[in-house]
Amino acid sequence: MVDQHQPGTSALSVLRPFTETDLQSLAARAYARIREAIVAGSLAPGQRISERGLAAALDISAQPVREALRRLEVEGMVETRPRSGTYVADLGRDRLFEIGLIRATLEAVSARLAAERATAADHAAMRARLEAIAGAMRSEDAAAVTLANEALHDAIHAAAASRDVTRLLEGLRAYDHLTRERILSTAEERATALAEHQAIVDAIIAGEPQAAEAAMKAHALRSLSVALP
Amino acid sequence: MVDQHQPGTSALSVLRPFTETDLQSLAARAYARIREAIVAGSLAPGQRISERGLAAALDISAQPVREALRRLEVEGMVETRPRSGTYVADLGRDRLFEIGLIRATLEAVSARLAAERATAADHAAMRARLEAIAGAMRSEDAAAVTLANEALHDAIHAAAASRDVTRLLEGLRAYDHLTRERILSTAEERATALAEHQAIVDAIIAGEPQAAEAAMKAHALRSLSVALP
DNA sequence: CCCTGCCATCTGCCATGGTAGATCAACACC
DNA sequence: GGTGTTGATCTACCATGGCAGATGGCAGGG
Repeated sequence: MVDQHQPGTSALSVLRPFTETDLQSLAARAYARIREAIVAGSLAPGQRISERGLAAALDISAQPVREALRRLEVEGMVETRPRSGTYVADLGRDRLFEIGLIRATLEAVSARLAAERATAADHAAMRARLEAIAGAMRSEDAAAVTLANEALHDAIHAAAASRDVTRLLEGLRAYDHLTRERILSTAEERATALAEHQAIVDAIIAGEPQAAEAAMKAHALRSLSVALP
Repeated sequence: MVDQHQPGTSALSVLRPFTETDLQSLAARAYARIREAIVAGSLAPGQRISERGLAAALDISAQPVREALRRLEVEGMVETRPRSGTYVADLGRDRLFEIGLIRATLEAVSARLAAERATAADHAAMRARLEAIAGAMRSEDAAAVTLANEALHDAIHAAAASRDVTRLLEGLRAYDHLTRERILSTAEERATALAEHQAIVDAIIAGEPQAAEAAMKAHALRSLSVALP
């Protein structure tokens, strides 16, 4: 059964769908804004931030701000001392390195599960992402390569089909932008990463969980050592 | 400079400090209560729960309940469909197995960091926990062995001194009680676990991160396969 | 100088009330 | 019989107001 309401095939496709942020809750949007500010450094580590102050700055009530801060607290980006104040957490090199370690092992689990569960469609998707990376490399566009790499990782997560692994990695994603900047900056590094990605995908498609896990872990750890020398 | 207000040395030590739950926020207590109910099965998977309903049952306002549900949501124990309802997440065998996989890798990271950072005091603490396990085993008390095992793991986490690893493991801790029941039920299993724990601690004290990580991972995975056959 | 109790101020925390969206049943219509 | 409509009801969501605890400065007594 083909979905008759597929966008792009109907005459109603002139109507753009609502953008993501339009129908998100205020709390979710506040979370995103505050997180961006922390990652960008606008809110410095150790700085004291208050619910009411953020609420006034965002021109909303204090309650959704409070929810956003609670979520940021669970993800380790802010700390709250009861009845006292909320402070943005430290994001020093050691902390980022630890998070990188965690991320590496979670990515490895993702690759392992993908090798166990990937369908033919998943295989095709991953191969397409690899092609996209190679194409982006030929165009010498470092940013495009980074985007393509993230797309490949997303495809692997989709193949792993594990809500929990995806959820935890999503919680660590905020920290990525702090480390992924200097990575893939050289052509040599990009070539190495492509080879590693190739090996990972090969292991997944071959259905070898152990190999996929090991390959992904080695890749993530090596990337980490490049990003945070 | 010695702190003159150290409890136990002053005449005021007759006053017991407040218990933990007395000064916890309503949201934190609501979180604990709801989580318990879910783990115990009182709130069945798929069941629809509402903020106001829970608030009425706990005899508090809806707002702290809402915060508790948000936290449970990021931990994957409930799911919220916007403007519609909140539902208890599924906790089937596959889900628990995946979480066990994640837990194993995080514990392995913890052991790795412990091997890199443990101080002499940490070594002493871990040795003491091992002794406690052996003592509990001689008394043939399975519950005591389980408690002692958890104490050892806590000591390893303390030696790892990683706020993020500890934080993530804490988020997974709610699921442990669903799997740790049938584990360690036989004497043979307890003996195997003790030997594995011994190997882990040895590697940590020897300062061998790779070995510690591998030993912990093998231990956690084998325990998982026993708990969820 | 050091310490202690006091007080103004700020902060997180919670209760209350109200609103828009989702859901579903009943119903009218073709 | 399927289709669209309506309306009642439930839900998550948010704004407002107020409160207890934490904080830091200050005055007064050692």
